[in-house]
Amino acid sequence: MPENKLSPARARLSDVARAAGVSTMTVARALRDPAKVAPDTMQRVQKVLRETGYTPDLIARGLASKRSGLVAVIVPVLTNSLIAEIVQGLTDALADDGLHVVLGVSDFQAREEEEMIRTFLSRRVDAIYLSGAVRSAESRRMLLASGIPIVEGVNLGDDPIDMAVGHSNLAAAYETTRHLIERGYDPIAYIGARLLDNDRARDRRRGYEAALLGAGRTPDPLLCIEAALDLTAGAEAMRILLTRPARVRAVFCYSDVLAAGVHFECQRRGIAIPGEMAIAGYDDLEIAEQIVPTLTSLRVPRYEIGQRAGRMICQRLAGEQVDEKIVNTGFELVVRDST
Amino acid sequence: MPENKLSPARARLSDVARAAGVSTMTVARALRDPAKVAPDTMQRVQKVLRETGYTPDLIARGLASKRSGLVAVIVPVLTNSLIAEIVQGLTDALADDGLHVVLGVSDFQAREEEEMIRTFLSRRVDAIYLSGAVRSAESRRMLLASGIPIVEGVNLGDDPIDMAVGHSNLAAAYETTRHLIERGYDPIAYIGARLLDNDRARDRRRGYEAALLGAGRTPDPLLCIEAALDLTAGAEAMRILLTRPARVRAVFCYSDVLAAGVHFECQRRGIAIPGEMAIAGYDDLEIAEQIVPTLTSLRVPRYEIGQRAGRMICQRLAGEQVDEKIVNTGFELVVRDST
DNA sequence: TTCAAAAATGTATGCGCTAACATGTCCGGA
DNA sequence: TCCGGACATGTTAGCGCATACATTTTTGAA
Repeated sequence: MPENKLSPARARLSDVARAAGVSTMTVARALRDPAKVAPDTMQRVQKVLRETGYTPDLIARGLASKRSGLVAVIVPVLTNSLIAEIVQGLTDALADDGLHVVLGVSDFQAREEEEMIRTFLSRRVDAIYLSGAVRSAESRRMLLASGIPIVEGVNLGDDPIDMAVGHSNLAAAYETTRHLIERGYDPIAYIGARLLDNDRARDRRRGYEAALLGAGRTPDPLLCIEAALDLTAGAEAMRILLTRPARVRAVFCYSDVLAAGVHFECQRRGIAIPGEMAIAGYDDLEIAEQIVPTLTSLRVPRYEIGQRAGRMICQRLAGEQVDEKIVNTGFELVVRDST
Repeated sequence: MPENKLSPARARLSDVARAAGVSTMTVARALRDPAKVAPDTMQRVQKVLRETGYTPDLIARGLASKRSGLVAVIVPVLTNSLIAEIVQGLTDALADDGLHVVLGVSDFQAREEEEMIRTFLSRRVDAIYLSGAVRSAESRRMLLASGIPIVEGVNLGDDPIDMAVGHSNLAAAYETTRHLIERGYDPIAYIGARLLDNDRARDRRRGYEAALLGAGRTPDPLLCIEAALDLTAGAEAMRILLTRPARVRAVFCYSDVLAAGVHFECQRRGIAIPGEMAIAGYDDLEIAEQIVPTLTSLRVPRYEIGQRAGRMICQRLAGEQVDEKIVNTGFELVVRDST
């Protein structure tokens, strides 16, 4: 690219040092540890720094210091406000310590994730945050061998590779289903995510089934639908449920997005909510509070999860011991009009 | 961190070279340009490569080659499926060329954006994608001086710093408003984003006003509301509009999220859509098609925008000339039941 | 057989920075 | 007056790789 030839040469540490009449180390110190350099020297260096418009070369710094300042964040998808908000929390928390996020979107594929872990380790990231999918054995091995801080979100109960932050999907699904049972709905259907590569999907379904069994009911496999995680899939799942011999009275959905899909399908068919069909969601997205009637949902502190994970990473990188390696962020069932 | 001591020393190029009985250059070539190394040498090197589990150090490579392999992506927020999908398209397209995305979330703050640009340039990113906010003069200067490929999304009409991809927000807003006029709705209100730091907000409002003026109507400032970009804000804006002396018959919203907020507020108040209130949105999110009644919206090829931007970056980095520096991805008004 | 050209490989150097240590300077107490 | 030590700064030696060229080996045509 010819543009590069035209752009002015970037000032290096040594250029600044020469102009200020000091050694490179003094400039480096002025930059990173101002306390260790004499006030008048500091002034001189600062002046040259400003004049030359010096910007430190983080690549060179990384090579020399063995710290890239990069944290890998690997998520299954980005088009999910729950995940997006977690990533935002992470980005913000890490930015406080000058760490940058390199993003990987695995599309729920364990193989993709594995490949990303490999290249990110190649990039010498200082830490990794992973969410979502079940990891391949090779992924676990690489992560373990890397020796860097690893934070996993969001399901509790599995044994984490290093650190983890999240809540118990099992307990949350149990509580939500309990609520539907207590309201007297019967039968209660479940619309979940595909179990494949998704431990949360598995645990939520388990929670749902455990609650039914606890109430002396038998889970009906015909009333459990696996679906993609969008509105259309929710509507489609509802249509399927309506063909079942048993007349479904309530649906517990893996996410509010699915629940909204169900909701709209009911509206289209003139099915009254909750009169003829009760609906409960998960995630407590904004839509749960705004949709008419409002949607019962399970609230998790989304942004905080990301923020917390970010802080754990920062602590470990600062050499501090992290006392809580597994952070339970909890959840809260928010009962609204749809149940 | 004691963990680091325990983790096995990573193999370096020179380690592999010694074990294979060749020079480091031969190994480096075997890695990046297999055609230039003899078949039998290749075999030997490959074997050692596998045995040692060598992973190239991308930091060192970056320092030596002056190519970080990183592309900065700066967006105002992530919790917006339009943006999230663009980022996903970008990530995917860049991954094809082995480029990674470093993420910056500017929260619509020009100052934040400026700071991010500075640190990302420090990180020697190979290219930058920016979307959203109006840039500060200093930001423009830095980007221009950097000499690296810059792609801006999503509003056309402003002069881009380098390359741009998107559509004309002005034309799109004009067309949507025209549609409402043709259906005979009067008066037509507008709920937009805050103009501050947002050229798209400005252009959509202009398009709305231009359409009204074109039809011989006078835009009423009382019927233009600026709002945040969530459901709650949409509902709130609707409430404000209902207090106006003029009885609003239609609302054009900056985004489908706002439109959905308006929609729900109407539902709560028993206002018939479109009988008493027509609603048009923007972005054509999935909800537009699923909500009851369905929502008229403006479709933009979200994922393709990101993908296209990614490819432009790849081309430029490959040294190719990009013929279309400004790509118009177009838009399509999708008329549905809400109007 | 001979030699130029092509192919395969090696050598030297340094990217821009930092870690670890070495040096120099100035102070007050014995 | 001398010296130990706190403070300020400089020196040396890479980090792991790639660039540019030098060198060696192989190839094919005269």
